[in-house]
Parts: sequence; C-alpha cells; structure tokens
Amino acid sequence: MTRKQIDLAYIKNDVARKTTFKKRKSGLMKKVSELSILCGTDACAVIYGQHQANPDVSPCPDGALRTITRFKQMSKMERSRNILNQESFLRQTIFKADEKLKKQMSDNQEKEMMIQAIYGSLPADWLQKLSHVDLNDLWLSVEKNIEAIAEMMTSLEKP
Amino acid sequence: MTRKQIDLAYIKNDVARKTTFKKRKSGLMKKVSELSILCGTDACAVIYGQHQANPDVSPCPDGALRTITRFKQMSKMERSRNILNQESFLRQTIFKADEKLKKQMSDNQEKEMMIQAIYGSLPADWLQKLSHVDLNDLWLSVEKNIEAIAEMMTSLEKP
DNA sequence: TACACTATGATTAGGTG
DNA sequence: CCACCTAATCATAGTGT
Repeated sequence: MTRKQIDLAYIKNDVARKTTFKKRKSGLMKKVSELSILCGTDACAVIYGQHQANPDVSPCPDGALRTITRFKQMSKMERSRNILNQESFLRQTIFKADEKLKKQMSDNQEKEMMIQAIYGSLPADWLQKLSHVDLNDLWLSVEKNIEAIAEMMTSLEKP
Repeated sequence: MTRKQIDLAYIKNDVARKTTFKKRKSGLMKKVSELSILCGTDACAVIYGQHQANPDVSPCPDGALRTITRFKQMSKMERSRNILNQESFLRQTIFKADEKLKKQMSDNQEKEMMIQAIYGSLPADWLQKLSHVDLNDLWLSVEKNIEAIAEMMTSLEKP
C-alpha cells in the first residue's frame, strides 16, 4: 500500500474526488465541533457539496445559524477595513507570489506553448496590458470577444 | 511525553485553551482550503476568537463566495477542456507559494489569516490582476460593489 | 507570551469485501 | 454505494527556551 504524497490540486478522477471529499468533509466537521467544544467558541464550517445547492453546515444547523447570523450582521465596512489595513503587506506578498508563479510557469513547457499561442494572436500593444491576466480569461476572451476584456481592464484601472 | 487521549471538554486553563485554539484554528483553516482545492468546492469556516468581535473567516469574506460560485457555474462548460488543467495548476502554484511565504515570514496570526482569506476567496486570475493593478483602487472598487465585478466576469464569459 | 520541537494520537489515501 | 482495513502522512499536546 503506497500512499504517495498527494498532490495539492484538483482531483480530476470523479470517484477519487468524491470519496476524498466525503472523508475530508467529515473530518473537518469533527474538527470544527471539537474546536468549539474545547475552546468554547462559536465556530462553523460551510461546505458546498459537489452539485448540491445547499451547503452542509457544521456543527448543527442551529448553532451554525447563530454563527452565520453574527457574521452577516457585521457591517461590510467593518470587515473590509481590517483587510485594507493590511494593504501594503498584501501588495508585497501578492507581488512575490506572482513573481514566483510566473517563474514556475515559464518552467512548464506545456504552459509556455499555450502562452505563446495566445500572445501570438493578440495585437502587440495588448501584450503589455494583458501580461498578467490569467490564461483562462485570456483564452476565453480571445476566442469570443476581445472588446469584453478591453472594457474590463478599463473598468479595473479607472474604478 | 505522555499525551493521553485528550478528553473532549472545555479547557478551563486559560493559557492551554488559548494555545490549543490557535493551533487548531490554523489547522482547520488549512484543511478547509485543502478541501476546496482538492475537490473544487466552495467551503469556508467561520470561527469566533476568544473575545474578539470579528470572526476569522476562511476563505470567504463577504458575498464573494456567492459571486465566485456563480462564476464557476457559468464557466463550467467552457472549462471542460484542458483549461481545467491550467486552473488547477495555477491554484496549486499559488497555494504553494503562499505556504512558503507564510513560513518565511514570521508574522503574526492575523496577517496570515488575512492572506489565507484573500487567497482563498479569489479566483487565481484575480490574484494576478491584483498584483499589477493599483491594489488600493482595485480593492476599493471591489469592496464598493462586488456585484459589478461579477457582471464584468459575466460579460467576459458571454459577451 | 510566543515560538520550536517532537512523540504520539488522529486523519486519510488507497485497497478489499 | 457502504463499511472496514492498513500504512503512511498529518496534526498537535505537552514541553522546553
């Protein structure tokens, strides 16, 4: 029985993903309830199942309701203020992550080819603008309508 | 070292409870993010700290969860190609980079949680946009009207 | 008070029936 | 699908600094 170090990425195999989901979900629920018992805190987990509309909630819908209600009652500004306070820290961290990501990306032959294919289909002056956009969006928008991306980028930079 | 089977009850000792809370909370956050990555589900945990007003949330501040869910639903068909490979690649890479950064930076728990929340709540492509667009302006716009962002993404998918 | 360490219990990936 | 099993990894209680 060799359980290789599992790769932290989306599990493509349907059966494996489903079983893993089930196992880990129950494990999570258990840990959440343990935490709330041990430490006397309000805690809950909200997990959206594969294709079901309603999420599974722990520990029990009653306790979770209270927790979620409290969360929702918190004003939006109050929540975002905390995040804004970390702005410079976030900027630096994200930048570093981005650099590392790009480096690793260029090491991957397959992804490199995809980049070439996509970039080759765009006007030269767009390369600068789009160089950081995710390939997903790039790929889809190139296929469908480049104007859509133009609008989006414009809106992004002039909010 | 005798670590007897912990008995599942409220920890009365203040110091022990606090440390246990901290350790288990971070473990929970990790597991939640792992689950969402491995199984492609939206999942979040809402945990109220000992005496703090605001809960730590992973990985979904606010209505971002709903928005992202909607986005995923819409783009599901388009992504059925090997685009999915690209997405999981990005997610994996970002997560690993995040993990490494978090280890390298001996920073406080709040900042780490914040990073985790941000990273977990945004699609991979948005992270990259965030890194080169003015983060301050961008975040303000996101905060002001997250639905507007959703519509932008929608127009991206079906112009 | 917070972090580093590590032995040990807990979780779980991959099987089998 | 479910229940169970096992080896292997992971999480963490207790401890030291």
